[in-house]
Amino acid sequence: MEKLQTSELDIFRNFIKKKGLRYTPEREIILREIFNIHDHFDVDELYLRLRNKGHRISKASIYRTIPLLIECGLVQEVYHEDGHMHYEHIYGHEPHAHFRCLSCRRVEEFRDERLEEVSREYAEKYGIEVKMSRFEILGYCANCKGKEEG
Amino acid sequence: MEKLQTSELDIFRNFIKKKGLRYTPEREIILREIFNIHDHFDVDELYLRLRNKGHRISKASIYRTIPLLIECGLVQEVYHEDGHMHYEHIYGHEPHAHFRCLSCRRVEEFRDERLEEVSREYAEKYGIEVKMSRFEILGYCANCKGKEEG
DNA sequence: AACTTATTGCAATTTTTTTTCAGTAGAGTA
DNA sequence: TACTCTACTGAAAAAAAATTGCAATAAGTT
Repeated sequence: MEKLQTSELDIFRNFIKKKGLRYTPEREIILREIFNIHDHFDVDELYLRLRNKGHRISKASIYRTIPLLIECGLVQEVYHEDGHMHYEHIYGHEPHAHFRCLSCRRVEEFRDERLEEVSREYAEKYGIEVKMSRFEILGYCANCKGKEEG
Repeated sequence: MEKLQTSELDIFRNFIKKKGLRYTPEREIILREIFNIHDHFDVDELYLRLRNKGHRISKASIYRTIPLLIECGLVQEVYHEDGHMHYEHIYGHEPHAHFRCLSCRRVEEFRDERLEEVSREYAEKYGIEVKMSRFEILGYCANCKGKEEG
């Protein structure tokens, strides 16, 4: 018996259907592109990437699609910086936390099971249904540490 | 020998001096008001509260002051919601995490030492200087859980 | 008191996100 | 396949959030 593979496209399509919405080419293209970006992204970057590939998808559509992708758990907000939100796709990735250097702005990911423990236990204790959790460390990386932040 | 008490005002004044900036009435009023708010706040709310107390401090000044308060560790960004940032004062408070209900928008604080452990260990391992860390759980509270998010 | 220069409020600007609207096109039904 | 209903789209306008320019003011030092 073969293992059925559920792709992010399937998940999104099912979600869209279940909500009585329409699975459009634009939405699929946006999703595909997001899963091509193996890094954090913002709306502008996504828009430009689509544009460079010849897609004429408006920013409005991007702004309208992202909340759907977040709702079905394929994408999450990572941090707010420079006045706008940064995202990442998460399907197929282990949960992870972020360290962000306030000086060079580098972002590192790391994993620690205790974080999931904390949220699992909190959820159990208070009867919460966890949609997602996020842990972020802000500071100065080894390189920038001495240099008085800049 | 008496224990010297350092207030948030002292901290801010020292920080301002050390940076060669000026300790102005506006900055002090903003700081005092922030420490009167025992909850999360956003720029607009702070502005309105000051206004209601007869202070004519501009939003520009608030926007210019908050980064200073963050830099000296008196204030932190808590979460970004409804298109803008929400803050809280932190001096004199134990570090804590947040749970945010995606339906009723209630925010609860909780404490878990493992979170500090995680960031302390990460910092040690990679030679990072931690400025702050933040843990947030998003989901549906016990009340909202059944009701299909709204 | 004089001086230097950071800070202020206001208004204008910039940036990000949301909304409006008219035309288009999914997707179900006849 | 044609028909119908209504969600979706891009473009532009609007709204909201945050930043900046500027002239007047005032902090803090000499």
